[in-house]
Amino acid sequence: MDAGAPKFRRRKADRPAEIVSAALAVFAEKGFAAAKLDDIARRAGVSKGAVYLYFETKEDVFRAVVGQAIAPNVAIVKAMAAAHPGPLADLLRGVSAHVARIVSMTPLGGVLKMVVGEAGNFPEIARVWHDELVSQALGAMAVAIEAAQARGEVKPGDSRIYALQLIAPLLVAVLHRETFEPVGATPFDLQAVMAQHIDTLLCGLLMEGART
Amino acid sequence: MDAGAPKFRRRKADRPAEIVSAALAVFAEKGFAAAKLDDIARRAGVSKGAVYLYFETKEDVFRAVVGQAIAPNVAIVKAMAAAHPGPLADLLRGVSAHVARIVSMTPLGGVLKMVVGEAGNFPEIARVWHDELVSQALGAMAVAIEAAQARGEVKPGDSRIYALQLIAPLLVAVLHRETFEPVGATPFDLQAVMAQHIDTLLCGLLMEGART
Amino acid sequence: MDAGAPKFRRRKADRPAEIVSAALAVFAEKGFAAAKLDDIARRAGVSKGAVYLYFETKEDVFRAVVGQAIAPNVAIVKAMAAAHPGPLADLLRGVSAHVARIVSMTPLGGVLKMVVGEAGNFPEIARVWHDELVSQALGAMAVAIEAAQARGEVKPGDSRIYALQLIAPLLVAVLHRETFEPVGATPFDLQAVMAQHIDTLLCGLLMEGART
Amino acid sequence: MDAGAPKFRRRKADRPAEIVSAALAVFAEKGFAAAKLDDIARRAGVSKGAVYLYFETKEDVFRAVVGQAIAPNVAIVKAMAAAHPGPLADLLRGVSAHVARIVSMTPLGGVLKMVVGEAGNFPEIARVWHDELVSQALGAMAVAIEAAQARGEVKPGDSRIYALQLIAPLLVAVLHRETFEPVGATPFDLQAVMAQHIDTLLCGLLMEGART
DNA sequence: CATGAATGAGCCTTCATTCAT
DNA sequence: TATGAATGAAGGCTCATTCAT
Repeated sequence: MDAGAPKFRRRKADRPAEIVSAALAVFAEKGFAAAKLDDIARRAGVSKGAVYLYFETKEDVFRAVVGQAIAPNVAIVKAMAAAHPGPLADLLRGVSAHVARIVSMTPLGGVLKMVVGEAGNFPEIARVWHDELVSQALGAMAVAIEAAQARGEVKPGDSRIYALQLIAPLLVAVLHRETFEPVGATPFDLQAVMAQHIDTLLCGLLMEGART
Repeated sequence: MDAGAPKFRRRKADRPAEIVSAALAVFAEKGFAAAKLDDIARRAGVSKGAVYLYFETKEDVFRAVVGQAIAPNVAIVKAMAAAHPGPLADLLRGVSAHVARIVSMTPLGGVLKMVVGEAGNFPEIARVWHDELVSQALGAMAVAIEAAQARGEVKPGDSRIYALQLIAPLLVAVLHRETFEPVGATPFDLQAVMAQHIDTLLCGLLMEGART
Repeated sequence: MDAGAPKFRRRKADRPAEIVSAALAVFAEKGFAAAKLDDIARRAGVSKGAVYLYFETKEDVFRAVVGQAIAPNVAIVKAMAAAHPGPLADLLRGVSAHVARIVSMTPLGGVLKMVVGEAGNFPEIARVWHDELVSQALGAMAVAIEAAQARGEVKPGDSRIYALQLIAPLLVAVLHRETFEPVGATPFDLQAVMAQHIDTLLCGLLMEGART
Repeated sequence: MDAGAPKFRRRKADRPAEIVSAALAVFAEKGFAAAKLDDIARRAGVSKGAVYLYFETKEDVFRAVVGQAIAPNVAIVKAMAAAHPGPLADLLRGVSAHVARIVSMTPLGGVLKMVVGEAGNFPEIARVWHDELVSQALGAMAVAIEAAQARGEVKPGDSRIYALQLIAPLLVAVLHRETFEPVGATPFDLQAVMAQHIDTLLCGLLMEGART
């Protein structure tokens, strides 16, 4: 068996990933309740019954989709946390471009939309997403900011709010993309958004002479 | 029963508004598909059939909920647009506190969550929301910023992105509230967020001596 | 409302009973698993959805069917227990005819078939049926027999087995009716069976001179 | 793997019997509809697909199970029929113990339960079971009884009902075992039941002096 | 022969919508 | 107007059956 050409014949080991991938697309488009298992299955190229060989219920598929999207992001958070030392400006410039790129090329935006939309129906998913991602990321950024404040580098102020300010435009831009681009909204360039945003935050919005 | 007594019964003229209000709460909590008309009716204090005296379909109720939430916001946008003249700093400081207050005391956050979550299923709602609110607000702010740039008050840069930067923390904070506070997240004080954010944007994050 | 003519217009109060009655017929014919809710609903003259206005699940309907069949039988058992005094022969002659008549004119046979067939899948139903009917009936009969034995009226022997001997032909005859008459078996006359059975039990099968 | 060693593998010739045996257990426990082919296959130690190498459909397996249970019983009936001559008491005493022993040590009780429970869905099985077993057994006993009546040994009366009376306690006891023992019912000793029953039938229930 | 992944028809259950009162 | 019992289409899930290996 499996002589030498593992080419054609679908390999069952890939099925769950294929299904999760298809489910991500459908859930992101329709939300949990309006997504039909038929659609997910068809998009995954399998029959409806096949989904149940790998997942217990539709909710299970949903959880797998969200869960799968958490791991890579935790890596981002880790990277940010690890980059602590050095001037904050360098950290932000380096990290923001990286994060923007990842968000751009990843279905993460769709997952974010799902989590926001279904948080009320899946509290445990909201909790996991918060505890493992949102809270971690805000915390890591806040720590870095506090360190910079301690070094006299950054102005006084609530570090958690600073962290929120830092990440917010990226999140809004990606939600804007997911929500309004399909109905004709002018896209935002995530990289450009983050670049300009970091510059603005660091140096202020106003011209030198215009400071109040 | 209740023969003829002119008790303090609710006037029937309020019914549609009561239903929309109840529907807002249920839709915000569950999303469109998972919201049951029974729940909406019960919360509105009427029978299921009564809902159909005022609305054609469940989608109609949803549209009414979103539509109703647009009007007051358009007013905000108008206010911002009308405040054009004068230094940008004054405009932002004045408007941001106002907007933060409104968002704090209004179910608008829930509606935003709904719109994000159901955009895929109700493109025309996403379109209305975008065309009448998002686009208008971004446009008004961008115009104000461009004016300030023309006056040499604001640094060069993409005015639409500047507008995004301005509003993003508020939106993220409110989505954070809607999504993660029910599962234990530490709340953000919207007013504080906007106050600190405007300060940071105007003057920069860094201490005087720390500019790169 | 309900002015004076409660004639036409189906009264909702009767619905549950109508559904249980229809369900009894379908379950008795097909068993639990093979019975389709569509069939039950149609036979009850309602839509499939209407069943769910009165019962949570199909299992609930099943439980209601069995539960409803228990009550009247408990009455039989009570009657038997109350008839204790007097010669056993009188008791048996009186009760057996009564019981045979009830079993003849009641869907109890079908329910018995259901209970036997589904006991493995619904242990709690088997338990209720046993505890409230089988055990009670056997116990009541055994008590009466023991009393007769104490009076020197009945031969020594296991009173519970005597009780089983007494009732068994009726049960087998009714299961025979439910199981084999539809495929052409010659019916047993339940009354005749019980009459002859009691006579035989009391006086023996053999002719006077043939006793061994 | 498993190179060429002629281990003590089960011979394939036994497979069908093993499957039927496993199926008997599962069908007896769950009934036809609720029995899953997966369970049957697993209990038989083969794959689900293997079942289809030997049987066309699930119904086929069921038919095989019931069919297999008929043969040995027909033998019993034949034995009874062959034992005609001599005093009826001897016949009954001899046969009843034999039958009780067979029923005790055989899954026949489970099959009986299955036949009763599924008769409505498998009329042809009910018919076969009736024609080859029930009818034959009743007939053979009736013939023996009629012979005894002709010899002046047995009282007048419906011979078919006498036959029913003879066998009923055994059947009820075995159904009682299958149905209620799993939920805690006190067991009947089949041998004791038949012994006491035959004595009672032959000599009557009442003490010598108590005859009415 | 044997396997077990895959299929898809079928059924229970939900819920938006209707309508007799 | 208002009610809520009734409807029936839709969809999640199961499982007998098939078939490529």
